[in-house]
Amino acid sequence: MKENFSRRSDRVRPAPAQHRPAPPEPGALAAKVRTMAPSMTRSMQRVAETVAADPAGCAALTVTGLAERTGTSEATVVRTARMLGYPGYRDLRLALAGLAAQQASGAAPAITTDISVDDPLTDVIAKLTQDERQTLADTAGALDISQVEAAVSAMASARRIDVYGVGASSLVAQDLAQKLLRIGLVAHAHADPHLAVTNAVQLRAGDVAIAITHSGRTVDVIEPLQAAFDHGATTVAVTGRPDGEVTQYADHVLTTSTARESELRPAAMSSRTSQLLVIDCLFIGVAQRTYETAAPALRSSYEALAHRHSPRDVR
Amino acid sequence: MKENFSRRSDRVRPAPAQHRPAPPEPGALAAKVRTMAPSMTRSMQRVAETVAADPAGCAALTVTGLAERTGTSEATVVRTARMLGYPGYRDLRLALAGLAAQQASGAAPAITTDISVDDPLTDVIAKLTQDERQTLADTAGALDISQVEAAVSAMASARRIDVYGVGASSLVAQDLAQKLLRIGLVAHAHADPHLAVTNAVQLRAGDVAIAITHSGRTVDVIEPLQAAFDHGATTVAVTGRPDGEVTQYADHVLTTSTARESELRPAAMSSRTSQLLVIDCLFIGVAQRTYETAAPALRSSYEALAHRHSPRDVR
DNA sequence: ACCCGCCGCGAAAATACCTTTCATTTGTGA
DNA sequence: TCACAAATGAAAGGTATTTTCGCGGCGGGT
Repeated sequence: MKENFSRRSDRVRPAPAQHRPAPPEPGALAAKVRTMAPSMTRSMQRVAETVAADPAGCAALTVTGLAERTGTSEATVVRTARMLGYPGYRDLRLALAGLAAQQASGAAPAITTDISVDDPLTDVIAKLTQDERQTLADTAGALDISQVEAAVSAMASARRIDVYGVGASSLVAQDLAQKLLRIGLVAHAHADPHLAVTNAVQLRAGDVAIAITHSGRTVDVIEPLQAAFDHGATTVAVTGRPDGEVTQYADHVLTTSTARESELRPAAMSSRTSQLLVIDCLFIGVAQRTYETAAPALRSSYEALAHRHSPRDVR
Repeated sequence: MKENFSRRSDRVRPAPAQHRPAPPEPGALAAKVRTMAPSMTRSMQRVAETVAADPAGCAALTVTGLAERTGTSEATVVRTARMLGYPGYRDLRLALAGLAAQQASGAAPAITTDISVDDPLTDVIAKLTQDERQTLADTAGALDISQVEAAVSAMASARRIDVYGVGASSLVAQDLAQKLLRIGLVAHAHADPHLAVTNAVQLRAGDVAIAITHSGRTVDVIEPLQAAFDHGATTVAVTGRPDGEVTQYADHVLTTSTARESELRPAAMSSRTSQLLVIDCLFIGVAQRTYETAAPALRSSYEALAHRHSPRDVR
C-alpha cells in the first residue's frame, strides 16, 4: 500500500532519515499558521489565514473551491497545506473537519435559563435535553444502593407485586408492572385508588407494594401503601420527597430527584424521567436475580409479539 | 378497486415532500449507526460497525482502504456512507475525522459495556444512567427541527389530536395525550387498535394523528394512522425506523434513537426515553404556540389536584 | 536603461480517489 | 427445485487532488 506519503517517482530512492516536518496537529493549527506565516508567500498567507479563520467553512470546500475563495490556484492551496505540515490538501481538510468539530462541541453554550414562551424550538430541545440529562445524573447520584438492593431482593422473591401511582406517576407504575409481567412475575399496577386499596388488603408478608409519587403526599397512593404495610407486605416508596408522608409506610425509600421546573415545564416531566430510571434499575436488578426464569420469559414474550408486526421484514 | 386488505393508501403523498434523512452530524454518528444498522445488509453492517468502532483509524483510510479492511468492495462502502446520511464516502470521512477529534478532546462517548447478569447493582445503575443520557443526547442530535416545527404547528391548530401507541409505546402515547389535555387541547390516546381505527376515520383535514412505534412496523398502530391519513388528517410518526412502513402514511416523521440493547435491557427501555423526549418537545412547542390558553389551563389543573394531596405540608 | 536569472504563481496535464454501472453471486419464497 | 430479487464486487466512468511546466514580475548587475 504505497499511497499516503512518497508520491515521488519510484526511481528515486527515498532518503532514509528524511526529516518529516511535523506530525499534523488538529488543535495547534492556528499556532502553526502564525509560526509559518512569515516564511510564506503572499498567496499562501491568504490561504493559511482563510483556513485558520473558518475551519468549518473551509472543510466543506474542495481544493478548487478554496482556491477560488482565496483568489488563488489549486497549486497554491496544496503548497500551503504542505507548508503547514500535511502531506497534501486532503489531509489538511480532514484536520480542518476535526478542528471544526472540536470547536463546535467546545462551544456548548451551556444553556442554563428556563424554557420561555418565545424560545425557538432549537433552544427548547437543547434545554429540555440538558435538563433531562442532568436529572438522570442527579438521580443516579442520589440513589441509595442499599435501599435499591433491599427492594430488589424483596421483589425477586415476592409472591405478588402491586404498584400504585396516579396521574403522571400512573404511567410509570404501569411501565414497571408491564416489565415485571414480562419476566414472569405477578405484578399489577393500580391507578384507581379504590381498587388499589381493595387489592392492597389482600397482600401479606412476602408480597411487595410499591408506591410512586413525586410529591410524597398523594393520598390516593399513600392509602393503598398503608393498607399493604398494615397487612405485612414489604413496602417501597419511590418519591421525590424522602420526608413526605408516604415514607411513613415504606420499608424502603427510593429517592427521585427533581429539576428546576418552570411554567412551561411542569415538575411532572423531570420527575417522570427520574422515576423511570429508578424503576428500570429495580427491573434489571430483579431480572438479574431471577435470570433463570426471566431470560426465557423475555424471549418468548418477544416472539409472541412478532406477528403483530407487518411482514415486510427489514433484515 | 383495490382489495380491502391492501396496505396501499388512497391518498398520495406529495412527491416533493421527499423525506430527507438527516443532516450529517459528527457526534451523533454512533447513534445513526445503531438506528440504521437493522435496515442494512450484512456487509454494510460490517462497514458501519468498523467506522463506529474506530473513527480515527477509518478517517485515515481511502475508500479502497476501508473496503479492504472490512473485506468488502468500494461500492459497499459508498452505499454505507449513503445509508448513514452522507452524500458519499468523502463526507463520511470528514465526519469521521470530526468525531475522532471530538473523542480525542474528551467529549468521548465512551463505549460502555453491556449490562450483564452478574453486574453489581452499582454498575447496573451507572451503565443504565450512562446509556439513558447518551440516548437523550443522540435523540436531540438526530431530531429534524423542521419536522418538529411542522408537527407542532399542526398540533397547535388542530381541532382534535389522536395518539396511537401499543405496548410500551402506549404509555408514551398516554403521557402525551394527558399533557395536551392539560393545556386545553382535545387529545386522546388509543391503545385498543379497533377503537383507534374507528376513531381515526372520524378525523379530517386540520386534525392530527400521531403514531408512536419504535419498530415502525407495528400493525396496530399503522392501521389507524393510515386511516387518519386517508381521511385527510395531518399525520405524524414517532419512530426509531425512519424507513419503516409507518412513515408511508406520515406527513411528518420524528426519528427516535436507540441505544445498544442487551438481553437484560430490552430496546423498549431506551426507545421509551427517546420517545418521551420527543413528545416533551412537541408538548412544549405546542404550549408555547397556545400560550394564551395553555398557561391558565396549566395553572387551574394544578390547583384542581391540590386537594388530592395530604394536608401535612412539607417545609 | 537594459538584460539576466530567480521566484512566485497558476493553467493544465497526470494521477489518485471516489462514484456509478452492471454482471455475478447469494439468498429466499413458491 | 426453480425462479426471482436482493446483495455484492469488478471495472468503467467522473471528480478531486497533485504534479508539471512555463509565464511574468522583480531585483541586481553591467
